[in-house]
Amino acid sequence: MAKKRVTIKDVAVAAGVSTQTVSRVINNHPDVSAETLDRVLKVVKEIGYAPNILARSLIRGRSNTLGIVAYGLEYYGPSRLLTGIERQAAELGYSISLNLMHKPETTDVESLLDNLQARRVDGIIWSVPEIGANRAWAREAGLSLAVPLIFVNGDPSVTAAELIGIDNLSIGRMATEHLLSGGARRVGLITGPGDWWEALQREQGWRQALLDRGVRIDDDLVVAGDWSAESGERALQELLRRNPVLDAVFASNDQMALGVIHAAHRLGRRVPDDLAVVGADNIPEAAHFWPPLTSVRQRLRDAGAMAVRRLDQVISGDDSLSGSGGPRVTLIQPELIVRASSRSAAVVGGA
Amino acid sequence: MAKKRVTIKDVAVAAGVSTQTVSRVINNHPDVSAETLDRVLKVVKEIGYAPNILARSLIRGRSNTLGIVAYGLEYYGPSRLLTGIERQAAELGYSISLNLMHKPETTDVESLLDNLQARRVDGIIWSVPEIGANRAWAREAGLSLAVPLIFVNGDPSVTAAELIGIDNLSIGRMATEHLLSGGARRVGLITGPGDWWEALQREQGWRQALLDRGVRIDDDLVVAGDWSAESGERALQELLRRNPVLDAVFASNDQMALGVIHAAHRLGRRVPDDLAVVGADNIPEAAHFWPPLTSVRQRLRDAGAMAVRRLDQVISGDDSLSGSGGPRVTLIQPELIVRASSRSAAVVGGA
DNA sequence: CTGAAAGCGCTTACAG
DNA sequence: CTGAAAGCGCTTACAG
Repeated sequence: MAKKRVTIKDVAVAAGVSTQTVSRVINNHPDVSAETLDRVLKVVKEIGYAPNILARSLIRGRSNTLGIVAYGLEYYGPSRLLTGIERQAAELGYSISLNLMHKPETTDVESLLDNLQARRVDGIIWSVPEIGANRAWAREAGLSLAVPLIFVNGDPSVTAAELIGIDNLSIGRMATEHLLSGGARRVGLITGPGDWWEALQREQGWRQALLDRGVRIDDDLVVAGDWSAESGERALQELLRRNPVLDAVFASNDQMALGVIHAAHRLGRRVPDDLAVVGADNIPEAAHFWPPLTSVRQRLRDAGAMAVRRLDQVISGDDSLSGSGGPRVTLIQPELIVRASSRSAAVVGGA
Repeated sequence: MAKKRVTIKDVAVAAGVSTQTVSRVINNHPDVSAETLDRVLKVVKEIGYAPNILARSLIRGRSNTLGIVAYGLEYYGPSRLLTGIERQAAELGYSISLNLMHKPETTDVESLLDNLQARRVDGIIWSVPEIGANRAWAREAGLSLAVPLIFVNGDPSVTAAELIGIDNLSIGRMATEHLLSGGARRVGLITGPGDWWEALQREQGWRQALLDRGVRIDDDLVVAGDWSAESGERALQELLRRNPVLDAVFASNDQMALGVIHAAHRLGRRVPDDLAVVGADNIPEAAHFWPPLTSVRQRLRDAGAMAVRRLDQVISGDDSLSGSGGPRVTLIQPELIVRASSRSAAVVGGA
């Protein structure tokens, strides 16, 4: 199987030209006579020559590869994000070097960054969720990378590099406002794990929505989950124990919302009549829960694609990552998708 | 930001040794004196040298990169698979070049394979689902790749390369046997799209289970879905129209099973008392559907990890892909997870 | 234990 | 329009 590799030299000899001319042909340089072109192309085809990209990259100082650092592909969000990244990257001629973190809280990322740079990626997209101080490395003494880097999601106020993300605060606010304007009086919150930036932002949105309406914020209304459906079940039980008159819940993701619905069934509470429920992420299954789940949609594929385009601009020198006034921040607005889990029975019916 | 790269030469000059000695140090070769080692290491640290992997790969003829071709990361199965692949690859010192297909039915994969080979990946894992003739390229005149390739899932009987997969026939059989032994008399089948190998195998399993029990196989019991929950809803309606006495359904994945449950609710059929339901894949949400869904679990992360280990063996020359008697095939057995959607009400309660 | 030389497979100026 | 020369940043034998 592993036959000896065909090189540019083999082509040159077979075609009776210099390697230089072969190089011109395979790189579509203009100054080649028609007959030479044909001859070289024919030989390339015949002996099955494919240029060694490694050698090319070495010389050009550019690998046309993007390093992607991610976490949690088994979740809906991260995989959508990655899909968007890959697709846009392929379109722009980049290949993707995928690096998954196993423990996203890790603050020690030096060897990973070294590795990425050793492989000479042209740019890095960091889409590991911001958890606790797991981006401290980027803030300490600034980023001293030889390679441009973009963060996807996370705290824009203290970021050391450009950031593209979803407006997570809006997610919490839109969900809560919707519940309040539907007549809910006591809206419980099930947050994600306390040190996740996205969880904190969604909670902040919940608070703002209550504040705007002049509703008193009661910490008894907040229970932390861990994003899983199971934690959603437990959280609802806890919320009901503390607040027997609870009439609505915003769960910070759809899995936890599913757990809430499940627990509500078991406890004999009707959704939405006794308890209105809203989730976040708008996973495809959400429309088919019983009842169908109201959720907030994030345009994650778009976010991924945008990150790649920006990185490409910087790599190509069309733009610099740090303009005046600190790193650039782009936030994408989410969108509320209303379904039966938050509508009174009279209105139920549509998708 | 993009400062001039530090090279091995810079280190050599600063440390007062030859580049050769520096090379020995960074590659952990034994024959270096303790003091030289220290001095070089110190310089490396000081000037922040990181070897250019591209140059190393060029010489060694090995990139330590695996090309992964996949499809459908937004689905549970493919993302689990990829997670398993990445993790095992990282452990073995490989980096991952991720290539996503947008249209999995595509039969023209030549440019993709050329590209992978041009980038000098050491091996390829092909985990695009087998659909129709989308692997014909591998069978025509055998595989003429300069790089070892392993398929994940697909038809093992005609494969042109080693294959590691889940026994999809067993999935269909286990699900159906379970329904029959629970007392079901008419077990409907909702298949995946007709040209997907996995869908065909699961259907085959359903047929075998019925045959084994001596139950007549009626084509009115089969409706095709497209893996989505929505198609599951439609399929159940169609099944009930054709078979008013239907008392069980095997849906070929959990999303479609979710649609079935949803439709059953709307039609006033109780699950499992009027209609027992089994899905496949065992997505995390399955345990929290209402009622919790019986499903068949596939060890996809394990399958991914196995594929990487095998590829590594071949790359390292520990083994060859084609032994005597054609390509090697490894099938992993699935596992039935019983929950309330297929148990009579009296037994409901557990997991 | 260490270094001078050659070369991996290409591309980039530089001549002509 | 084409080729001889140099070099990208390393590692691999080969001497000593």
